[in-house]
Amino acid sequence: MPVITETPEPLSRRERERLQRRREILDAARAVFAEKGYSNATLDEVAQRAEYAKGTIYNYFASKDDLLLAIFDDLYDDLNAIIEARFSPASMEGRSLEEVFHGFVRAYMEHFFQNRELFLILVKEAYRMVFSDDREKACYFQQQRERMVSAMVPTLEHAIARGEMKPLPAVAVANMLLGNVNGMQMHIALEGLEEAPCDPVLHTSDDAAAFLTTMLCDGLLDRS
Amino acid sequence: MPVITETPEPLSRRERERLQRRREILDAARAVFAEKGYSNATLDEVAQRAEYAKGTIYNYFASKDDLLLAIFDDLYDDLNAIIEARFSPASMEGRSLEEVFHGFVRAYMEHFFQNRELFLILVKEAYRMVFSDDREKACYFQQQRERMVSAMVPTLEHAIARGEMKPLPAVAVANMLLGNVNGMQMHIALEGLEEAPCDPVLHTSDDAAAFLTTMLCDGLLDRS
DNA sequence: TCGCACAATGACTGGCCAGTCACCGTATGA
DNA sequence: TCATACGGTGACTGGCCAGTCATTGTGCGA
Repeated sequence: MPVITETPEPLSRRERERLQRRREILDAARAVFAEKGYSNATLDEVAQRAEYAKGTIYNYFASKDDLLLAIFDDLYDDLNAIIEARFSPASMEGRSLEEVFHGFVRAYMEHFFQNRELFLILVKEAYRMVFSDDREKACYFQQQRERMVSAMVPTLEHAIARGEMKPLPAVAVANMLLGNVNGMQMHIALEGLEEAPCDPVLHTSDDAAAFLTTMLCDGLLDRS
Repeated sequence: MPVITETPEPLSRRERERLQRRREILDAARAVFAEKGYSNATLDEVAQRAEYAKGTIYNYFASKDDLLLAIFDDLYDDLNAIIEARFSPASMEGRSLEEVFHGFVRAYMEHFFQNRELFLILVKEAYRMVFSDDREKACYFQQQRERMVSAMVPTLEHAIARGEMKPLPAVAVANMLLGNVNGMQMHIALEGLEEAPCDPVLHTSDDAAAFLTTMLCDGLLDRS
């Protein structure tokens, strides 16, 4: 159930070419941002890599931040695909909540390992924009998170109804789950700045998934 | 057990006055930063509020970022005091791990509610600096976190030894605990940007502590 | 009384780069 | 063949403010 469906009428050559050029700029920007970081990257360099001039970028994106948000759109689409694949009613059939969590964390972490630089830029710039004075940009991230949470909530509520999960507020649980995965990513990303005490639990998507799943499902206390 | 003990020799009048002036600037900076946000605040304004001129600030702090880090020093001292009060061997006597968690989360959230603006600046600027090219500033936050984690780990390991906690890696658990409290703060801080779906579980330090404690100690699954 | 060290001052500079816009080239279609 | 629109171009500008430094003031000890 994608939020916006492709318009069915075929696009004119003009429109196709326009989208193509937009995509070229987007790809160049992603590469440059990932390489230098967002704030260190200049639009001149993005333009150069895309083989256009700086002014051209402004025919396709309203501002540097806008360009960044367009990149984030793609990233968030991927993440939502992961969530929807794991939490849709269909894929819940015959799977325990534990299995769903495990699969989700694994896939999410996998994606993180494959797009590290971009994830780190996402985190850094998200915090910048969320606390900026620009209400609209701040809301963008709120809405993206809302979208993820909404995709998880029905499944969690269903698990509660079946008696599989404790009757906790599903929205809070979804947020916590996302928060824990993100927290883990940060933890991994930041290792190596110091002498790296390096707890080896977390260095593959499998390990991360196992740790989080155990912890979230059964808790820390030893009730045996 | 504070990390640095006060030097025992009494300070000369000069030194006392110097510290006093430094403190005045620090307080003015905290007020201005909290009010306008760090990046919107100018040193001219800080100086004005402290009733000095801009140049004077540079007699006490090497840069704007340095000034901010000095403010964070105080904040982190508070947080460490909270952690040490709850996780010290002495205060563990006769308390279950559950009680320790609960007390910790409650106190930590309390402090957050009383210093919201500063916490938000901390989060935003920490992410900025951690991902900046300045290795030294990045490490500052690593070390502060390391300090907090280190204060918690012995208690967690003790709980494992007593069979109260599952034998999970203590460092990862400590990080997770901190991550969850921070995640909750973010969640609270960001409500109200949109129409606010507003799950009411999290709006007092008591609720937050209860939710997190249940969840972390016993997990999500209903094994009854 | 002098001189030195310490401290305050605030006008000024330097560097940065996002965003602009007047101009040019090219394709389309009348 | 000309007219129009669409798109590309890149030199330029405007605004910003952290950080500097030459100058002035002050208090203390000799």
